[in-house]
Amino acid sequence: MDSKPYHHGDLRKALIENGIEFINQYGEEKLSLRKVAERCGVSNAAPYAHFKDKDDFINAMQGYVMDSFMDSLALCASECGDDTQILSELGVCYVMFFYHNPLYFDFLFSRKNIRIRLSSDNNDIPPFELFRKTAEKVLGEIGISEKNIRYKTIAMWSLVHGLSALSAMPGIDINWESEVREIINSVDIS
Amino acid sequence: MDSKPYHHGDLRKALIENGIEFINQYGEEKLSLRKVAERCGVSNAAPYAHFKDKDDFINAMQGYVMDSFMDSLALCASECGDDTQILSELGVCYVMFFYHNPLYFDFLFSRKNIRIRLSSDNNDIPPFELFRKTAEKVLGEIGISEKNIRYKTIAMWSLVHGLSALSAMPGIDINWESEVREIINSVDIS
DNA sequence: TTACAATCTTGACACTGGTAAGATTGTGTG
DNA sequence: CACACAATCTTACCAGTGTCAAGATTGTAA
Repeated sequence: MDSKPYHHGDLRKALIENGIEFINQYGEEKLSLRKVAERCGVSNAAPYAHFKDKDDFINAMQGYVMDSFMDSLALCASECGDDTQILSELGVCYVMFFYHNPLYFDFLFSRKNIRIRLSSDNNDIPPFELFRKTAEKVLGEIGISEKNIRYKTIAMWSLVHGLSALSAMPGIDINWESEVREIINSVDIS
Repeated sequence: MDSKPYHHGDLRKALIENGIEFINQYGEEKLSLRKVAERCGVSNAAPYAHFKDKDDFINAMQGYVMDSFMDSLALCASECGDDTQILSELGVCYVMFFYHNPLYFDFLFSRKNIRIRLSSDNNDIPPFELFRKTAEKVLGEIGISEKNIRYKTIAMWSLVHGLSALSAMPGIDINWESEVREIINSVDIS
């Protein structure tokens, strides 16, 4: 009989993936290091060999989810050759990601977690960066003034971000699958 | 010497106000019933005479903050006689409330707290209701189709809500005092 | 082979939400 | 006024949590 080995193998990865799975089931506020450790068949203090503290662990999970979000946006951008539609398509992708993963919105953007992320290396939030650069490029091509580009860019991002917040809330009466694109397009961005 | 009386006087109110003050200083995740109780000069279990559990307490605080937010919006609406401007003025008021109280945004709209609120009596979130009704009225007057009113209303709310989320985040490079109105107006809503 | 670093366990500490039992006080009823 | 009762508050306790220290186990490089 092969009893459990003393060393796990890849505990760090297992902790992160189990933690994210847990958050998706019960939400971040129910998560504890001890429960995640138990899920991985490991003791209380084992995670502290891989993470400085709970914030460090959450930061790692957030990076994992953020990468997944960025992959989703990047795939959308690469699949949409038409520059005139890329902004609204990116917006739809942005919103639908959180419609399909409602618990991720708070997890990625709550003030508490954002503070953790910004304290690492770069000083910006990745999806904002991508969205802003794309918007500035597209709007620049149709000859809008620099100041208006700035305002419209922020407005466009606020729109999809706010819509994502809505989509992650219970009790909002919108048919997300069919109406998101029309809502985004109802705003005249150019 | 008047030693502390056994009964506090109005402990419920004191707990709510101290709790909100605490959240404004340190954020919701640092709040504990024990610390708030100590702030009020009262023992561990005293709050349980006024609130069923911690969720009930947070729900009460949230109602208090939500009322303050609604008062702010209502005042704005009453001071703005011009119907053509009321939407953008409401939007500016919406955003600036959270710019001036950054920790309130997560507190009012995080999925966890929203669930608490919806579980009480009515099934809608008050500021959304006010904003939507105003938007529908104003947009209806300028002869927009019913379907487009719906889309533009949702879009307009998403815009200011997303902008509020931005304003509550650190590291966003916007001059909120002077640029919010222009950002909102840069979107052609009519 | 052996020394060292990484990993993991056990055991402890302080803090948290929550409950039970009892002490203190306001309030209405006779 | 006296008495009973309900509301309020305290003390003591429990389980669960984040975190650390000490030591056990294992991979790895010299």
